[in-house]
Amino acid sequence: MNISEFAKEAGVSVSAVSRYFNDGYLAEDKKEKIKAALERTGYVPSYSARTVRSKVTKLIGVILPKLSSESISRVTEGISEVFGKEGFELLLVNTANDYNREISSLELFRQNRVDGVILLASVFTDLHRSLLAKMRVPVVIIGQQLKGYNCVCHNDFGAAYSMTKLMLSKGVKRPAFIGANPDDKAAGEDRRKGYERAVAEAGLTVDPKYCETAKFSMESGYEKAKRLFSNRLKPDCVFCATDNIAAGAMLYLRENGISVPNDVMIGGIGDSRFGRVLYVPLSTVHLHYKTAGIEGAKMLLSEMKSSSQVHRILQLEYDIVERESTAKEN
Amino acid sequence: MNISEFAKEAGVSVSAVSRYFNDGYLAEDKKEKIKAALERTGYVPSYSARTVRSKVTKLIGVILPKLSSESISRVTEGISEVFGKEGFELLLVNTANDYNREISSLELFRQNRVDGVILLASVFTDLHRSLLAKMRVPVVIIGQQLKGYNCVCHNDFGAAYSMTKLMLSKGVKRPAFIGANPDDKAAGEDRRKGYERAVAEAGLTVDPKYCETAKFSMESGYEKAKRLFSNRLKPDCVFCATDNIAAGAMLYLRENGISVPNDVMIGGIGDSRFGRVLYVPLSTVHLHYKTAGIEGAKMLLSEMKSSSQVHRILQLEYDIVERESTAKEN
DNA sequence: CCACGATATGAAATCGGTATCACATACTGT
DNA sequence: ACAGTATGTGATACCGATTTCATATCGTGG
Repeated sequence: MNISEFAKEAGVSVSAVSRYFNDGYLAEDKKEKIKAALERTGYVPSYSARTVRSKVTKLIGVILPKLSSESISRVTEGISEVFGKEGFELLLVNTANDYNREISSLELFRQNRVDGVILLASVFTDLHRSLLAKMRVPVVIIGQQLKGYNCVCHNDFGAAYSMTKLMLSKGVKRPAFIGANPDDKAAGEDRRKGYERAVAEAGLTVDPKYCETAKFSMESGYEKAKRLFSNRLKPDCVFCATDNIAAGAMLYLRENGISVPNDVMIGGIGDSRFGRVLYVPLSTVHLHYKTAGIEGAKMLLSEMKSSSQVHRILQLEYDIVERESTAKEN
Repeated sequence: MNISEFAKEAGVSVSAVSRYFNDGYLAEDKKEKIKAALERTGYVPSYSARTVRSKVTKLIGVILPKLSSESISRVTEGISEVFGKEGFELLLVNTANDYNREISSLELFRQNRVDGVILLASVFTDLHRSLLAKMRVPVVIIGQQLKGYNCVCHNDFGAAYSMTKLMLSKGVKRPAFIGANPDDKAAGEDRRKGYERAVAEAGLTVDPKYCETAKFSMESGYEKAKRLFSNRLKPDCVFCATDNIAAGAMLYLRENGISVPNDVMIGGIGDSRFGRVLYVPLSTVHLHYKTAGIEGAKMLLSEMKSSSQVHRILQLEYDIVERESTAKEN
């Protein structure tokens, strides 16, 4: 059933039906007639037909590198909260860390399918930049910084710096680092730089032998810890770029009878929920993931309304969460 | 730019352009012309316009009670994997455990916005049933069973029964239970029944004083454990309906110097990633969440193609994962 | 040489809505 | 009483694609 059949059934004009669902510039008796016919027939207007004319999709495209990650799903929850209230739905694309899918999703979102895009990218290539430039709807980037776009990001450098400094302040002599993909500016590069700065300020040298690069998983953290501890390096502190990596590292230490924090301190970033209940409760840095989602969504919303050309970068700060994994007294 | 402007620019007819993007019943030279013009202009066809005529949205509606939950995001990952390959995108609705939003999402998906629906419901009301009956596209339910619909679910009863039995086989005398919302047939009712059956079979009685009902969170598990252990009940085993609840319970025991598994055994369900790295590694039951997502997606896909009237229920089995939290010898 | 199916083509109808427009009516304040 | 505004109305053009249909061209077997 389409609008004109329904209008006939309800005994009103097509325009009246359209107005009923939109501005509501309509007499009471017609509203009643339509409401009654609605119950009788179960008619629902077609969304795509509306979109063709009105250009409004009430859809927000969200591009995620992964679904089953605590940090990402917390961001998404924030986004969903804001847009849910505003009557928008989320069109989610999971790129599974595949750049090609990230690109093809951007292509997809150019087909007038969404009113705005939120991108949680891991790495930016030139192809990203050129596609983003072609975008016809507002875009907000969360978790990374990109010039010329609205961004919400974390102080990754500061978080890593502070956590490392905390551990160094307890008399650590041979710090080690398990980082993430260095092409990832935020979680890879910035966190590494924060670590390096703190180490340098403590008068120690950053030895590449004490640095490993892991994937974003517990398993990978386990493997990299094994490498760090399988030779004569004997680190007395491991700073991990994420809590997942830290959990994996801790598992390795536990299995090998290395005591945390007495023999080795461990610190992470992310404040995952499981950190509190780990074998040794994990010292970590709380990043405001959900807030990032909320603020990013609000940014997008305001850009969709005003389409201003001003692009701003919102950097969220962090909170150190100290638990037992760094609790050794100096 | 629309299709006719673009057709003029490319020097071909409107039909030719449409055919280029669809059946491809087109001469080579025209394909070349169009390809060239495409690069020149950056034209992309409007998806909603296409949908009005062709009725195909290439969208799957997915209704979730929560986003930041490990089990749910694993299901979603499975769904996303299958539909990604088939060129579908996911329209995600997060109901945040609010029945009203579950209902309104179903309403939303009636507006010809999706080609199929996957529902991860927690509780079914009559309103659910009547709305589902009005649905004009195929629906698959994951995690629950509902007569007359395609479902993929877990053997919740069996999982709870086996885990409880495992603990009871080690000489437990005063078992306790922290369950989930009893209105939730799968995670609430069935898991409780599994627990009760195992207890009864062991010749013990199920005492309501030893049973608590928690929310799906660590914090709630902590609180309920506190209640169980703050009086003279002295349970020597706690079976928790989810790993999150178990983690919270374990935290309480740890803070109060109660040894796991020597004083109290703990078991959970879900095989969360953090279970391995908990204070005491958690014995749990692996449920095939991702597989559920994959199989549910395949079911929906085949129903979308054939629209058969046969509805089937696929129950996935489980694997016991025994770790230290139940490692006490008899 | 002609009939015939396969391939190819563009004009126009169509999908199901919304936006515009010209016009009707009711309520103000002066 | 009357101008001016706010409210209410239905016919119709329009959005941007797909699909239908009538027709054209080609190779090929009889």
